[in-house]
Amino acid sequence: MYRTHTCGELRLTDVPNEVTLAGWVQTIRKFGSITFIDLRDRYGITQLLLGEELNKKLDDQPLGREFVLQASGTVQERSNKNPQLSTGDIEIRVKDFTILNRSAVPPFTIQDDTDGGDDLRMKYRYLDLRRNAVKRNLELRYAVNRAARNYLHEKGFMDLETPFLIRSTPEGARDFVVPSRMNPGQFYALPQSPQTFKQLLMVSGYDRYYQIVKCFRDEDLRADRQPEFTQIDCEMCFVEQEDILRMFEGMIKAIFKDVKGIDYTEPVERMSWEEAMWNYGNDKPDIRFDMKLTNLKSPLKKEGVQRATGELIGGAGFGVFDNAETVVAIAVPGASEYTRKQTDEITDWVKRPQIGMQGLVTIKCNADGSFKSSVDKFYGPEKLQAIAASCEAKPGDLILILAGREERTRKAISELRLEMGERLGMRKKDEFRLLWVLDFPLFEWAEEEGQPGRWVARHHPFTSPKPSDIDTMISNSPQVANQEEYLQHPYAGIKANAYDMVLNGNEIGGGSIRIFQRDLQEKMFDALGMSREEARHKFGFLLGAFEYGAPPHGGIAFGFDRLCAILGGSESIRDFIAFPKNNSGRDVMLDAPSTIDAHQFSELQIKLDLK
RNA sequence: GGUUCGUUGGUGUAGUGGCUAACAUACCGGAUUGUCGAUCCGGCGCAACGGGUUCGAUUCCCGUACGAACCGCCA
Repeated sequence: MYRTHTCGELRLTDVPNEVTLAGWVQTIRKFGSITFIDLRDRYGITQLLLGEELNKKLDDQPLGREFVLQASGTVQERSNKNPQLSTGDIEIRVKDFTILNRSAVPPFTIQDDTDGGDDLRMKYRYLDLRRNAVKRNLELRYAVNRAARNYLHEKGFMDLETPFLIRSTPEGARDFVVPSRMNPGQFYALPQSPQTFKQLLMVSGYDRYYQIVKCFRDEDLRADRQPEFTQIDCEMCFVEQEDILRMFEGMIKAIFKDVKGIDYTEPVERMSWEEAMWNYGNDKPDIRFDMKLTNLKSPLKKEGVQRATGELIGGAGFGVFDNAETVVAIAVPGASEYTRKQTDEITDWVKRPQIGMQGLVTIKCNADGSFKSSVDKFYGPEKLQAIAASCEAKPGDLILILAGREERTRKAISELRLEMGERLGMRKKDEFRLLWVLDFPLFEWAEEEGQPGRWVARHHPFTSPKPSDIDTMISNSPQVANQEEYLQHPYAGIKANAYDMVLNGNEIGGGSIRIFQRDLQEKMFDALGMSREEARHKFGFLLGAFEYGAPPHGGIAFGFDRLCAILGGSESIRDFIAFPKNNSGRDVMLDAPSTIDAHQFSELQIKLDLK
């Protein structure tokens, strides 16, 4: 027997038992003729005390950091206790030890505050994983996994596996492809998600399906994007949007409860996509803080709200506003005291290529009720007063205004809002605010260089329109007469029966009620410019299934890695994946991807033609 | 595909157009009977690659490679 206990479990009540521990040497502190060793395993650290009688053995068999050590002896109460360790009241008076394995000197220190940089830690990930910081993240990941499974199991969901070697569908993200040796010249694709399979399972009557499953997308990476990532993938039969929303906010709340001990009792807020864009410039707003946009001018329509015409700011001879498609403002609370240097710095921030604005207009709403703006030349005190009033700015606020093309400006002000929220400490790590964003447009207008514009599915081509929009979809041709006027086309107004769950400004899940009628599905393919033959070729199996009694169904998928990262208070999902890829999709530990042997190419009958 | 930043001992950083390139940590050796980020003393060890400017480049410029963040992309 290698051990009787772990390094994290012994307490005063175990005094004076004989125990054997096994683990890694964390540190060695030699103190005259006695030696202290911190022995570490997954469960904690226990201090070993080696007396004078073992000095000869230590001289013969010197220990080092990360050596694998087995030690047996007596549990004894410490004379100096260490309240920072769970085992800090006791130590093991070692009678004998065995070096189970030696270790080279690690390239960085295996400590909470390691001296290792990111590159090195990734290269030696197996050492990095020994550190508490990483271990805690993986423990949290497992806790989220368990909480989700428990909840879904309780609700009658069945975990069903779907294949990883599937057919490529060049819709959406790029596929990872895998050559087939037995079928020369043909390729499997790795699934971007089990979407079509879970729909087939619904047709087969497995009315509550889930899977915590790897998905693969061959797209460029980010701090929160990996080429292989994990989803909590779910689908249900005989449900409407409302059923799904309730079921899965229940799941997230259960996860909050189990993992973070948070009782999220209030209902999850809901917001239409239009509202989100209008008030936050963003389809995944962070609602931990307010600072809503004021639309001074915009082509955007919002139900029940007048389009912003620019009346308030027009006619002052200020070309930047007069010529802009969109002018939007935020009132930053309590920032009127910002110095010129600070506002210049914010101006530079919005001019960065990533934001790409030409400039920034500022209005300081001074505490005494006066105004000082960067456009005093054009706007007198009354006009500034009126603008401030429409922004609902209070004395002491700083109004920031951006102007330009609708899409870019709205995105920029949204980024600026988040940045100012961050600077003012309004995005607290330990505060969690959930939000459903609903009623997305079903279609988006995509224009690519040198190609005519076309409709693309915003979510995916199996998303159903809102019941009230089905007629509009069926009775209109997707044909857009004039490229400029696509916004006037009936399709532009069709809303999807789709929903995103947003946590603190991050999309953590998204789904939809699916199309289950064959004619509507075909109309959808029409709209996306996919011929009947093409649709049959790519999705024939699904269309076929829809002829044999497909039930109404819908589902959702959660980004598991991202959810874990947010719950763990991190921006980067890499810290929550045991073996992640770097920015360029490489595994620096394995040095993958790599070339393959000539005989492998030959078996696959593949020749490289590298450019 | 693009933008920005970075690359200096094993590791993390600092500084500098010129003299022995600094600090911390790790590592090695020594001292130490209550440490736990031990302490004290001593020691080892450094400029990614290629080109340019210059009397002289670790420093300035260009390129390559690698890394990070972001934009495009991610139905």
